[in-house]
Amino acid sequence: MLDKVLTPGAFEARLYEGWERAGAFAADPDSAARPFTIMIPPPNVTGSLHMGHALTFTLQDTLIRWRRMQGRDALWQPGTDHAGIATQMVVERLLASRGLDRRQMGREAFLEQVWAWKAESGGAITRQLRRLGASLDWPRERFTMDEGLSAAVREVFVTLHRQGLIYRDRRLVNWDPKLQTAISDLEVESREVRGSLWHLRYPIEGEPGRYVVVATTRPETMLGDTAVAVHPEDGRLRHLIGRRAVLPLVGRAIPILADTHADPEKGSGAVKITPAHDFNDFEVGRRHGLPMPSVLDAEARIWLEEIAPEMRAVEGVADPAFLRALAGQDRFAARKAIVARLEELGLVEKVEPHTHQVPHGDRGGVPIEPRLTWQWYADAATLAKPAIEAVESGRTAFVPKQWENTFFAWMRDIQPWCISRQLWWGHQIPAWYGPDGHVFVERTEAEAQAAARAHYGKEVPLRRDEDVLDTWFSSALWPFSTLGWPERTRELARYYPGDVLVTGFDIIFFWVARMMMMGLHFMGEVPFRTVYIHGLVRDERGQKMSKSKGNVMDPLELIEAYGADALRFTICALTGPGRDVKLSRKRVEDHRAFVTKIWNAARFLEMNGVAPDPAWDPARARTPLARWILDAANRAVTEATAALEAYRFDEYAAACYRFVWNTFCDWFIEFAKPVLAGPDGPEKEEARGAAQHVLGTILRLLHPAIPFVTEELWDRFGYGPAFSLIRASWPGAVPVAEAEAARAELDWVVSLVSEVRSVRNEVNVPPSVTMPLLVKDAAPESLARAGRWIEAIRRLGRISEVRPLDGEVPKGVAQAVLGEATVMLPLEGVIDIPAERARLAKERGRAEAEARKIAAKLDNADFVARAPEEVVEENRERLAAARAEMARLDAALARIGG
RNA sequence: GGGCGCUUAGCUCAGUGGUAGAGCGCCUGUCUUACACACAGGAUGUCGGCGGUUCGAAUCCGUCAGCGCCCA
Repeated sequence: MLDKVLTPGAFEARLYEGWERAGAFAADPDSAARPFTIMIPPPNVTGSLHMGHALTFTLQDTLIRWRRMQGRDALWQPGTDHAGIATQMVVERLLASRGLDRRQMGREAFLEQVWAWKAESGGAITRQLRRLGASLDWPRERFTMDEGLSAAVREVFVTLHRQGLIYRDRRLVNWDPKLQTAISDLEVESREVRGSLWHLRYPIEGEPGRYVVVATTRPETMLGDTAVAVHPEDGRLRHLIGRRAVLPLVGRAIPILADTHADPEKGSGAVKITPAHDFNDFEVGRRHGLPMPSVLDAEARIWLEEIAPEMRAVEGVADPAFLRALAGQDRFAARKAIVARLEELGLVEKVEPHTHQVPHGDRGGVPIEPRLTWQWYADAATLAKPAIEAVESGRTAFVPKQWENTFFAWMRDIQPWCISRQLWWGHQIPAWYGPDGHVFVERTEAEAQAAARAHYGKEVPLRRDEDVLDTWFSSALWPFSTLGWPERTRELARYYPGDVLVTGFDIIFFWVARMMMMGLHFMGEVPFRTVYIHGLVRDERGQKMSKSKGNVMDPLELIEAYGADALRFTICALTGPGRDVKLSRKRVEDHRAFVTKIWNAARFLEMNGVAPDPAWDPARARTPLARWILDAANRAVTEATAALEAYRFDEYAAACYRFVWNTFCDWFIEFAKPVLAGPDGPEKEEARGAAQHVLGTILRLLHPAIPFVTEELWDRFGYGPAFSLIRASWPGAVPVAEAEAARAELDWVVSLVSEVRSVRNEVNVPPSVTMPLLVKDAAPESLARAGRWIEAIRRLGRISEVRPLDGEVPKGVAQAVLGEATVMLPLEGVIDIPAERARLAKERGRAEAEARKIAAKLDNADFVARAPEEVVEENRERLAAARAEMARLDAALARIGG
């Protein structure tokens, strides 16, 4: 017997282990079945399961379980990425707590520590994914730092380098002074910062007392200014072009030049140009061939080496001693000191409060510093072209389609991708430098040595590039590197390209775009056919969840409290197209009720001897009840399947919900109760047969969304061996004889019961009171139906008997119109006649309004002439029905003296 | 500033040319032996404003307003 109370915790772990042990999640490269592949967006190895993971992995698992049940050879490829910066930070913090520092211990020892950490703590998220029910093919789990994936990285790097698509360059990068590494444009986020706009006076050379005023939000970078720019058409300042300004504090003379970068509308119209510390200024510097001295070091402290030769004392303007005292100071301390000094010198014209966007590193959280360094770049613009074309031609399609615009916008304006990072944890760049700095890019050190020997004509010592690659570089290879590339494995041949990639829109640039580029370049084919983009998880007020806001929800805690199925079903039900998912505890609680409902319905059927019977043939069902529920199940199956095909998880959930709750539980089980409680016989057998058949359909239909409780019921009922639902076949429509007639019959009974209940409630008849139901003007078929369903009508309508009314209408009846008939509840002495009259009048008003609306439509000659014939006909029928109802309600009113 | 999206019942959202819907919440009643995480019934909408197209607009077009996100 099923327990009275559903306790998901009692079976979730057991079922998952059973599936996993049985190999139920495994893809089978030897299978004749068509593959269906989803590559997991590899979660960060340092991560633990958060609500965003719960969302994306629930959707992926729903898809993979559904396709697996459809008989596809499903591969859901698991794994994690090595998260260069994040992991290095975690381990460094850990070491710091033990008083250790990576620089002291050296690279090799540090990497040993990272691997040790990974072995111990790196698997947290994969364990948590199991709690969610994610049916990943675990034996195929990969890690981006695995030897095979690392070989793929080296292969790609070397190949792209030979093709000229990877190169070294010295340009401005986004430098994170806290983490002391370059980061890509995408790892920078703008944050609004309230700061100041300082208007500084730069003396004009040779004209004491005259200044050009420049406005800046970053006065500390002025030490590296190499020009002042004014707009060539700025009438106020044009006369200064060609003159020179004396750079305050430094004393160097810098040119005042014409460049359209200066905006006459902004500030004073003149801008200082600091090419080594600002992206726009860098471009100006390039255009005008300006020197580009850096004045900040890797930690963003004042650094004078590159400007030292040009520092000179200028009375009242510049003082090398002050600068030397500044050396080594942090950029923010230096800003204060510099502003204070300039104020002393009278070189600050004014200071305005100023709110502006400041780029911050998304990991380190500090303002990034544009810094002039040598880095490795990938020629993203060239790699992007085939990717753009693939989406344009539809070889890869985004769902919802509007995200293609986002993809195009970014890809068409893509910048060189800085792929080197000044970290230790990651794929070390396979580049070696000779004594003269000549670079050899090879797969191995031995090959580099050989190349160097060929180049120099002798053995020379080589120094390997210390930097590692951006984590996303290896992630970009994920769809094929996990399948064994560069080896030509059978997995690669079979599972590439994947079918669908599921991810959030925030990952389109980081990952989707880069997988497209690399996949097309190295495999000659897109990595996936469909990109399904879902929204973000937010709290009930629509706020992004974040630790600082304190509004995070822990999926594991929710699973603990409500079961994984409840959480998963909630997520499916709330995932509409292109919408964020607003989640709250209450929502999960609400959807848990549905899971419980299934449990309870199954429990009832079990109590009534319903058991699986594979021999039971729905095509041979004879009773209207069986035919009707089978037919309704067919429609639910069709709707649910169509919804999944369209990635409409909300519609899939709703179709299942409606069928299970509002049809199967509310009506079928209720109708079946008298039969099941009655004598044994063919009718009872068929009720049981239909019940077991449809319950089996329900379990299969819902398994992708709520795998645990469905599998538990499947196993407990014995629909198959233990743990077999996961591999059971997806339901299809079954043949049902005379479904139309069954539907008409049951719909009529449902209407009758509903009308009776409605009337009873409205005139406040307590449920404990039963009474006969009188039927007036009923067609013979209606009376026959009432006879056939008398038990259900008695039970559900609290009716003692159904009797045709022939003769006088008794006094004090409550009435309702049902098709051609009028049904009456004799309530003399109980009923409040004026209230009943009001009720009938209201019904009549409703029918009249309806009739008037339709009549107006039909009176419109244009409508009748231009609307499709079936629409016109439908409206005529509706009008007739509404008028007939009015007439019957009028008669009912007349009967009670209205 | 550029782009995208959203605005439908108290709340969260479906609905893309032909009868305005669901869940939750609310109100009334009920331990009707599967289920109170339940059952039965009920109330609730100028579909953001304005204009246009159309026989017909929540739906298509334009415009305005508000909100959100992305990019600069």
